[in-house]
Amino acid sequence: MTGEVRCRFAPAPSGSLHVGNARTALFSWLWARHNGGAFILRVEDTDASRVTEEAFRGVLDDLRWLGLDWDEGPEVGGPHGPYRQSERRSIYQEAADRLLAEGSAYRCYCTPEELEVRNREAKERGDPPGYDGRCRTLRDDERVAFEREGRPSTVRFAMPQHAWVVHDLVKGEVGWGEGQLRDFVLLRSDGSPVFLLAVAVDDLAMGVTHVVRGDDLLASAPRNIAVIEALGGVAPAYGHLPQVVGRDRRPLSKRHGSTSVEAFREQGFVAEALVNYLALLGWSPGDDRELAPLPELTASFDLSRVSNNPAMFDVEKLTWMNNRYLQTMDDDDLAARCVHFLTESGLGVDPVVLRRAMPLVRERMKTLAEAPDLLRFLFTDDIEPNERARAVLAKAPDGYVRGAADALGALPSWDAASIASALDGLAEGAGLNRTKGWQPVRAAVTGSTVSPPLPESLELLGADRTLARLEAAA
RNA sequence: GGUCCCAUCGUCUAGAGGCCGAGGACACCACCCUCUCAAGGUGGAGACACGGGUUCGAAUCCCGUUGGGACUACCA
Repeated sequence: MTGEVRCRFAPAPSGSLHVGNARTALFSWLWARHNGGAFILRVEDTDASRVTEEAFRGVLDDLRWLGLDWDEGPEVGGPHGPYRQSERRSIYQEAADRLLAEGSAYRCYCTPEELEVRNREAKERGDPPGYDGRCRTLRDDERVAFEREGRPSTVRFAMPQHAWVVHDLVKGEVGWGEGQLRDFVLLRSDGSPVFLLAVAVDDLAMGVTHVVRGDDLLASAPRNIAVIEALGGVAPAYGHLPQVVGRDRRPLSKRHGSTSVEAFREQGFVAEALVNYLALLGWSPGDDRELAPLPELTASFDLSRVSNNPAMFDVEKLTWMNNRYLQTMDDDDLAARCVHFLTESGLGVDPVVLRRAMPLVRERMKTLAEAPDLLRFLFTDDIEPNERARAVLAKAPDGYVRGAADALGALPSWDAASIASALDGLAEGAGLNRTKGWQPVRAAVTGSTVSPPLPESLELLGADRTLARLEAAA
């Protein structure tokens, strides 16, 4: 099959995406874009019970923030809509009816209790569990009897009982022996569609050519293919990604705490870094490149180079990468991104000062969330020296801070170079080196023993505010 | 239990029979730079899970073992 490549990402609307899902979205997007194809977003909300509008929005917001745009899907529309499965009920119903009529599916009258009992018995006998296919061969009179009884029924797919081979784009050939894939439910007894029906119908209807998803779904590939083929369609190609796992080597889940895209955003990670990091989780361009922005990733991405082993999410490396991206961002951009975190900390921001402060702090920030600590002294005059700063001040020679105020106050020009030499003169006069001589000033002015480079910081702060703080400390 | 997937430094990976006495990155350690903190530079330590084959030759191919994981739902 030639023609346009069409990839889809089909998340359940579970609120903010966890980074494993985000990586799936990214790889699917990269494959679509790499091939100049379309990226489709479809929301799998057939389990209506716990779907909220907020959870739905969370997914869209995350994708947008990451820079993964979609050509078809919620809010952008497209020729194969609607793109929320909850709005496609009639389509699934129709498909199920057709499969039923054509003998690819059948009504199953087994109750959950009966299934459970038979499953348990099979296990005890040492037989593999799973649906035993009982209703597949029901005689007409038995069927009629069940109907007359008013028994509820599900619609079950009659899985063709031959061996299956899936040519997976990342795993290679994966096979299942004859009879290993059991008949599965398509429509619940309340008439609602199950995932296995919905994906098959939608992937077919939406003209999906490549399905990129987690390898927890590998075993459902032959089932997806079978349904699509029963519907008279041609199944897409599948590429199953290894799992992203947490510190404990288990697939990422709520248990791992804050692993959502939103959580990382709130912790001051930038989308560029998260995307770059995620791209390298389970994939590499084959050379030693690590820092590669989205366009570069798109150009070199190749599903066949995706690794087969689960990848542990390493916040340390993400953090390093985040810092690298902060270092290369231009001042205006970086400043704009800091604003949220500064105001969040209750600091009133002067945009001009903020912008000018960027060169001083960019390589000192691993995340944007560190901006407030680094810049607090510029945006508030409420400086309360912390413990270490107080210790430094206490150890300073008598009158040292006063002397600093005098020396700086006498400066004809308030610029970093002049400030630096004044501070040097002061230190020298007291027989101190720079390290010892500058720290008391830093402590008095910033309230901390850690700050951006001192002369530049004081220049930015301005003479008046600097002197006032020195006076106060003296 | 059955079926399937997976197995290179602590972590992410390069490696598709000889170029590997295994390369890069994060983290770690040391040193350099240095006004604090970072950033940066240089160097160091650190891995082919195990056992059998195949081959002149295996991290790379095959089999087994062990260890992880997924699936085995009227979840997705």
